[in-house]
Amino acid sequence: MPELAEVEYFRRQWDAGKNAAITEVLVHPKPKLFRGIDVPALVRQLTGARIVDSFTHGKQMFFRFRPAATLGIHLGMTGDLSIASADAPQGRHDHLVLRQKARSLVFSDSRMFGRIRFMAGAEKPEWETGLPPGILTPQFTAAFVDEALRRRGGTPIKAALLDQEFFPGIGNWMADEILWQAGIEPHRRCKTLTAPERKRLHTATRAISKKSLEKIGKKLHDAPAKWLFHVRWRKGGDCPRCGAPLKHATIGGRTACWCPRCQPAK
DNA sequence: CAACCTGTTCGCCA
DNA sequence: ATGGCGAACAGGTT
Repeated sequence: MPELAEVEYFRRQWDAGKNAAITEVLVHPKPKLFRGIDVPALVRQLTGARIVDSFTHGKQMFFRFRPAATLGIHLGMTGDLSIASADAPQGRHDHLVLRQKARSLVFSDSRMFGRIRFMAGAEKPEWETGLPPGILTPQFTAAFVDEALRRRGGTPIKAALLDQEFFPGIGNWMADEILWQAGIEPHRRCKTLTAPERKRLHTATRAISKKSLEKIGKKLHDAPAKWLFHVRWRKGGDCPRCGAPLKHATIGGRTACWCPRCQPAK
């Protein structure tokens, strides 16, 4: 489920436990999501610590602690953050549980495609400093998008939009939404996009990210009316703009949905 | 029962 | 070396 705005939504779930001491740390017996991490050290460091800040970048979440440490959580395909009671038993898919006096902060992920990162100390980890420009920052310019499309020249635009090095936070439904709103057919190779199309792509990417954060960032699955979002899941839907039957195909290994009339093939 | 899935990474091949 | 593609990962849902 989680793309840009949904990741932001889940990050906020843990705000309830901000500044409260962590009394106990539970981790999943399988270390898959902790790959490359010294798990006992993480448990030691976070026991007694407090979350003092948190933020997201694309699909990546960051939590800062005092004593100084940074926890990174990626939700993968099926992860979520939630609040449970202070004595809630650890669920089968709960990979990290931070106990507090009044509640538990839970990271659950049934399909185990998520990832946990951790670094003790005040220094920023390289998995934070090495990130590309966020879509809603001034550095995410039309020129940046042009360069991304040049680099991914022969790739279908739908697949390129899923590249987190260039479009951090964009996932499958957002990519379909962007192309639909920009009127670009998803198979189009990046290098064949015209200057006006590239401009529309940049504009739509920013607008949809902003709107998503305003709406979905507060309440899950509450995308604006009239968006493709509401009809793209199942086959047989019609274009919310023109009413034409939507098309579906696999592009770059993922399901794509588009309107053949609003997004004509060249 | 088989197919499908809102993500990422790896290995293969051109 | 580089770009692009398909498979793999694992469990739940349709």
